[in-house]
Amino acid sequence: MLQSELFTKTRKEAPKDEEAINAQLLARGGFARKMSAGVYTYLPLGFRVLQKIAQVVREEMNAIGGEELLFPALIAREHWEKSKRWGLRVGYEFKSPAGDEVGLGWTHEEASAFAAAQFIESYKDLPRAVYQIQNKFRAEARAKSGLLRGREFLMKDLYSFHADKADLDLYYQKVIAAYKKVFVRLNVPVRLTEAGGGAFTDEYTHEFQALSPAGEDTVYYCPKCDWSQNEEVAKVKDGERCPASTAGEPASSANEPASSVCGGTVAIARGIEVGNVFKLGTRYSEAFGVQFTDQTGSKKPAVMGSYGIGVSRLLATLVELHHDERGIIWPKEASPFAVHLLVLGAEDTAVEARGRKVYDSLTKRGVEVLYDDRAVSAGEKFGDADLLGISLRAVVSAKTGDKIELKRRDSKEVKLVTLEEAMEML
RNA sequence: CGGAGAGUAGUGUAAUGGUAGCACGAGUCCUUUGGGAGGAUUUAGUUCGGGUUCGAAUCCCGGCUCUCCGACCA
Repeated sequence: MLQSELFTKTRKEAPKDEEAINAQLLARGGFARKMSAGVYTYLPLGFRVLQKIAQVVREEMNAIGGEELLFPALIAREHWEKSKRWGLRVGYEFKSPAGDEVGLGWTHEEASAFAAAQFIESYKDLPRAVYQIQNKFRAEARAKSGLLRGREFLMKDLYSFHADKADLDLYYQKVIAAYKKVFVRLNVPVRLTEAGGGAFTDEYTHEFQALSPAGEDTVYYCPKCDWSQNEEVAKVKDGERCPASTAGEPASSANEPASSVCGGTVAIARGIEVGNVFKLGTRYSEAFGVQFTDQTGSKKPAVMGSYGIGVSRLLATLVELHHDERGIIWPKEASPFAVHLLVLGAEDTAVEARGRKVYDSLTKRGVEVLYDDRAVSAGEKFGDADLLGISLRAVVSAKTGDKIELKRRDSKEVKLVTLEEAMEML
C-alpha cells in the first residue's frame, strides 16, 4: 500500500472531544473516528487491525472445534420473548415502519439456540460449538472511554452445546485455554477473574481482565498466584491474605475453604474485561427446544455455554497497553502492516529506485508493506511512523546505501541489513 | 437516567458586551529533505432557536451534541 494513496491522514493534535488515550491515538493515526457517542467508524488502518485480531481469535476458536457462522443482527421480538429477555432495556428494541417488532442483537443465545434446535437431535450430534464475529448493539446509558465501551462494537461470540454438565465443564476449560492463547498472541496479559453473570446466567462466570488504569472494572487479585475476583463478587478486600488454597491454581471457586498456602496479599486494580465465559445450563435450550435423545431413548435439553471476546475492545485495549508519548506500539500479530517502509530523499532517483525495489520485492513475497512514498520531510515520516505504530520500520535513504535500516517500534535498536536478509526475516 | 463541564475556520486555540485573531491543515509558487523545515500568497468560522441590549462568540431561557463523575452495564 502506498501511503500517498491512503484514505486517511494523521493529525498532530487529538480531537478535543476525546479524552481516552485509545480514542485520541486511534483518531490521530486515522484508525478510527467517532460518528456519535460510542459509535465509531473503523477506517482502513483500524479495520486492518480489527481483522488481524479477528484472525487470531478465529484460529484459536477453530482449534477447539468452533465452526464459524453469522447470525442475524435483527432478531424478532418473539425470540426474545421465549427467553424472557424482551424489554430488558439492554438492547435497541423498536417497531419498524412495516409494523414488525425487533431487537438488534446485543447477544445471541437466542439465535444460537434457535439454530441448534434445528440440527441437534441425538447424543451423537453433541457436542457442537459455533461462533461468529459480528457487531453487537447495546443501548448503553453512557458510552465512554473511547472504544472501550461503545453502543456498537465488534465481538466474537461462541456458543457450545453438550449432552451433560460434565462435558460442558470440560469444554469450558478448553475455551479458557484457547482464550489464554489468544491473549498471549496479542500481548495482552490477563487475569482470569471470577465474576457475576449479569443478564446471562445466575451462575458464577469468569472474565478475562487486562489490568489497566483505563479499565472500568475493579479487580481484586493476588500478585503471587492466579487468584482474582471482580469486586462484584469479592468477599475479601485489598491488603487481606490471598484466599487461594494453592498457588497457581485457576480461580475456579469462591467457595473453596481458605486453607491458604499461597501467602500472598490481595491487591486491587482496574481491569478491562476483554473476554468472558458463561455456563448457561439449560435455560436457553429449554426455551428454544434444543433437545436430544440420549442412549436410553429419553429426551433431554442440551447444556449450553457461551463465550465472548470483545474484538474492538481488544483493539482499544492494545492501544491503552502499548503506546508511548509518540504513538501506538502494535504487537506484531495485530499490526496493520508487517513493515512500514520509509524512503527519505526520494527526489534522488537512485534512492527512489531502491525504495521502490524494496517495496516491490517484499510485496511480491507476500509481505504487507505500507510504503511512505510521500514528498514530505523526513521528520514527518518518522513522526507518522511512530504514531501509526507498525511493528517494524524499514528505512531506505542515501545514508543506508544498498542496505535497509530496520527498527522495531518497541525497541531503540536499529540494524542495517541487505534486501536478501530482510526477505529472510519477513 | 441523575450531576458537572464544554460547543468559535478542516484541526487545535484566542477574543468576557464594542472591527472574530493566531497556529496547523488545505490550494498555488519558490526553496528544503535522517526527527513534524522556511518564505510568498489564497482559503475558511462563532452548535441551533428564542430573549436582553444601541450593540451578543461573550449575558439569560430552551433544544441538540460531546466529554467527565455516578447509576447501569460485555
